[in-house]
Amino acid sequence: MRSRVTLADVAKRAGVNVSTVSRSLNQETAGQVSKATVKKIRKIADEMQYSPNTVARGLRTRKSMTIGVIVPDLTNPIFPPIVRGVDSVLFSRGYSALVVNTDNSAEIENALFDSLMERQVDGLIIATGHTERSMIAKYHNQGVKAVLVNREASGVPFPSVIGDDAAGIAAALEHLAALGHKKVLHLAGPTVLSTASVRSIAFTNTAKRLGLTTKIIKATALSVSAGEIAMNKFLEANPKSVTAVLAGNDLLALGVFHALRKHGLRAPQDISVIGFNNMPFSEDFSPSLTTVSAPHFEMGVESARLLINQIEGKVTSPRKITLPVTLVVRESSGPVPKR
Amino acid sequence: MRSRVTLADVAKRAGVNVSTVSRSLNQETAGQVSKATVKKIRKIADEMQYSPNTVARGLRTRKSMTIGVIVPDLTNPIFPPIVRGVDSVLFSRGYSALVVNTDNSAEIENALFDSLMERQVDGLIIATGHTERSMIAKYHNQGVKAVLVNREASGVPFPSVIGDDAAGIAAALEHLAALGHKKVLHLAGPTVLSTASVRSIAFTNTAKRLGLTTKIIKATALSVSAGEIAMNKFLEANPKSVTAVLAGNDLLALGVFHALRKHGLRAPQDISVIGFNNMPFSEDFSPSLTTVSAPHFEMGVESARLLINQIEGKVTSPRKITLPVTLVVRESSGPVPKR
DNA sequence: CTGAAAGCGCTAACAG
DNA sequence: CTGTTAGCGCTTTCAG
Repeated sequence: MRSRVTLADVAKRAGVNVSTVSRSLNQETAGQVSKATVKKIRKIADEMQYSPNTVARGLRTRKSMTIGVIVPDLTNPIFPPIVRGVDSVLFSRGYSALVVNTDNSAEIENALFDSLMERQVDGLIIATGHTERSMIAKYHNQGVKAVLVNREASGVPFPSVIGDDAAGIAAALEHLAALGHKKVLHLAGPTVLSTASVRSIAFTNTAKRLGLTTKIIKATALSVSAGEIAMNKFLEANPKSVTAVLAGNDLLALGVFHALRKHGLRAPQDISVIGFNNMPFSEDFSPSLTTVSAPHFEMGVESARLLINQIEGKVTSPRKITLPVTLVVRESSGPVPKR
Repeated sequence: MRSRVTLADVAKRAGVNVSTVSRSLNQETAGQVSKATVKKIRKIADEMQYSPNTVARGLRTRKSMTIGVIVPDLTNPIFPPIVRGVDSVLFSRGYSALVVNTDNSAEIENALFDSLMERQVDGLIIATGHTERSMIAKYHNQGVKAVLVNREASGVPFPSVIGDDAAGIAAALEHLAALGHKKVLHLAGPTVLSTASVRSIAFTNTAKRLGLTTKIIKATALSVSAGEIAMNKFLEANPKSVTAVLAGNDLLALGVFHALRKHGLRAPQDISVIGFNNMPFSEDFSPSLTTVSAPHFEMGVESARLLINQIEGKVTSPRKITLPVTLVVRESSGPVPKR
């Protein structure tokens, strides 16, 4: 803890009361002080290298200027862009972010929530799809301001920012249909994750509309290894029963690649593969991955804006922001194989 | 800001003084209170859902229990593991991390440093190689506790945690030499970055020891695009003058892949490529990348330990921790092409 | 326009 | 073992 020089030090040197220094240094209250003294005090404060103590100010104003950002796992590559988007607006408004990882554990999430509250965060940005109703209720009961990002939030008392998953899934399936695919597998994430269930439902609806024959399998997590395990099992049980697979996200799609390789199959020659998120480096995979690009940075930006508006009592913001997604066609999807 | 129920509330309800409540609730001071009252007070505090206000405590104790973590860019995939390593030990010791991104700008780093100081962080973990001497001096002059991670720190007044870059480079070059390569290119990062210059020096030394003919070119940043640009330029000027390239990190190696593709060359058939870091998904690139694996999570762990020891005045920790690295051989490196 | 005083919630002497 | 007192550094009435 630094804070070598305090308001009192500056006040003494300037021969005025601390309150005058406080008023002079704060933008909003500087008008209450004569221009001359403001100028003089600012000069002295500069010379003394005064820098305010945010902690002390927060105690008094009941605003920590700190936001809690709850993510499942920062090493999942979709979260760094979200966090940076959040950060970019927070920083410009004078806030800082306390980023915590839940590893999809409700227990950990609870502990982290308590820790963030003890630190008096002014609000929460919640990027954990796993969050259960009960936890959301807990947040709300404590009067916390929060915004949900990258998770569906119907019937929940917080605004949310999401990508248009349904449109993304539709675009992916239409792309496959246009390539001649009739039998498509959906490798879904665990349904406790809201994005997984939204995408799964969209898959079923769109496939029906397009007249596709479908199979759905579930991975136990949104990870490469879970995707690989699920796809291996599928390939052993149902070889060659589909010509394309739409994965719930890019990590699962990568797991599919691994499973295909293990079974001597190639994408797209044997099976087309499509992911979701357009995570960093998905263009460098082997083959490069066709996927649905979601605007993660912008999602972070919008969620932070929503939260700050809420905190600072600005005009009522929208309850839900849906950002457009786009299909990025690369090597992993191709025409249905001729047999 | 929550903090619905305060120490005073609990004290009133328990019919004791706030200080007794404070002592009872704090592990270290609970011994000063009779077991009976401790038990009673804890029960009441529980019932009232008391939760301490870290901000108020920090003001009094001059410890914010908050650490600033300064990284260049969280979307560079080596940093999330470091941050999670840091976080894992911080959290278990009751600290939280304020993570900030400098985007390699000294100006931004300065502003962020001030912001962190105003927030009264108890210490800093600095992962920005770019940090200039002057900034380090500034940190030190302000009496800040800090640890440097993933950057060389000779002649600097802070402990540091690094990977054994020299050994990694040596292992990579020995691997290439064993495959028959005689002419090797080093695609270095900008020398203002300490890791880049360390690796560059190690490259020169080891190559000399192994009797290799070398060329060195520099990328303007440790990024895919900078690597691609530099490698394109090299290939246009000196086609087929080397049979292998050792990149300063995996992102540069990826840039090399792009440049090779553009010039109709393949790795490893035409040129072998080796990266550094073993960043996530480097095994899924096309081809999978031979690279030096650095223990980023552990580096985060060790740096956090060092910092906390420093803060809590524990036994004098080592000034420098060097963690071992290992060469991971994958598809991108192979025998020297026969012509 | 400026000063005095109070107090945010907590811990740490100092007494008893 | 417990209560009293005094602030940490800051903002905000309330006077004047």
